[in-house]
Amino acid sequence: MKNRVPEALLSSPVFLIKRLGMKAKEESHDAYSDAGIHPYHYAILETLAEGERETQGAIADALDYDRGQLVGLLDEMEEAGLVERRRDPEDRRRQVVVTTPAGKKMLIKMRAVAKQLDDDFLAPLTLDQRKQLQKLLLALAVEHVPNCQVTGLALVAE
Amino acid sequence: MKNRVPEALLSSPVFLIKRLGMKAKEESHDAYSDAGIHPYHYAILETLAEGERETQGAIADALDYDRGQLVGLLDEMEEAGLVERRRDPEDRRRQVVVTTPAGKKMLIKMRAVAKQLDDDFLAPLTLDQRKQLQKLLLALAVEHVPNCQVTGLALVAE
DNA sequence: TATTGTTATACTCTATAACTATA
DNA sequence: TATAGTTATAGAGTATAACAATA
Repeated sequence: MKNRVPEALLSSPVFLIKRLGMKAKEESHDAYSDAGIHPYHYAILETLAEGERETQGAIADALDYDRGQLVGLLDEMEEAGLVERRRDPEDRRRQVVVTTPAGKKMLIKMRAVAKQLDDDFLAPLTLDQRKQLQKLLLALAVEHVPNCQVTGLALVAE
Repeated sequence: MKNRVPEALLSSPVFLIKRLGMKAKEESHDAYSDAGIHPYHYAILETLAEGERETQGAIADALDYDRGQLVGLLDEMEEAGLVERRRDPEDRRRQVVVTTPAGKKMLIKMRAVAKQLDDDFLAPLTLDQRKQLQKLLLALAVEHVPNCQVTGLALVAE
C-alpha cells in the first residue's frame, strides 16, 4: 500500500490539524480573493463590526496581528474604500478606524462567503458532528489561540 | 469587551481550524527543532518506516511534497546521517532512500516527541473527547488531505 | 522616556521552471 | 520523447527593527 500518508501521522491529531489548517487557509484565500479581498480584511471588518471605535492597536491586539503588518492591510482596505482612518483628537498618535458604507456591504457579502466555506469544508460531517467539532475546536482555541475567551455565543452557533 | 477575537470568527470552524493549524505547526516546529530536525524530516522517517524501498518520487507523492523541496530535505537528512540515497540499479534515474541505524533511533525518539505534542495540545480535552475529535478530523482529512484513505487503524489509535 | 503608527529590511517558505541523466 | 531527480530563481508571507510624531 504505497503512496499513502503513513498511519503514524494520520493517528496524530496535531498532524491532522496542521494539514487541515493549511487546506482551510488555502480555500479561504481562494474564496475571499474571488471578491477581491483577503481573509485578513474580512477578519478586520468583523472586528470593527463588534466594537464602536477601534484604534489600530486594538485591532492588532484582538486579531493577534503584527502592527506593522496591519498598516499595509489597512492601506489596502482604505484604497478599496472599505474603511477610513481618522486621527483621534484626544490622542493624536492614535488612528481610529471606521467602516464605510461600502465596507459594511462587503461585510454582509463576506459573511455569506464564510458560511458557504464552513458548509463546504464540513460537508463530510453530519449536523450533529459539526456541533461536536465546533465545541471541541473552541475548547482547544481557548487554550491555544490568543484572546479567545468564550462568552458562550460561539458555542451554540450554527 | 474589547481586544477579543470577534464572535463571528470564533463561531466559524474553518477559522478555528486555520488558527489551531498555525499554532500546531508552530509548536511542532519548536518541539522537533529541539532535537535538531524539522517536522518534515520526521514525516519522511515515518514514510520510510512503513514501506520497504522508497524512491524520492514515492515519498513526495505520499506526503504531497514538491519534488524539488524534497531534494533539500533529504540533503539535510543525509548530512545528519539519518538516511542514505542509493541509485536503483534497475532504473538508474531513481534514488532509493533508506533509513540508517541513526535514523531509526531518531524515529523512535521523535515518536515520543510527537506523542507528547499530541498530549499537550489536547490537554483541554477529556480522553473521550480526544477520541471524538480524532474521528472527526480523520473524516475531514479523508476529504481534504491528499492520500488519506483510512484503513481503520488510525481511527482506533490513542 | 514611552507609545502609536509607519517604513524599511531581511529572512523563511514555497512555487516555478530550466537543466541533467537516464529510459 | 518522457521521466527522476537536481538546481536556480523569483515571489509571497512574515518577522524584526529603526524611525517620526505625540504623549
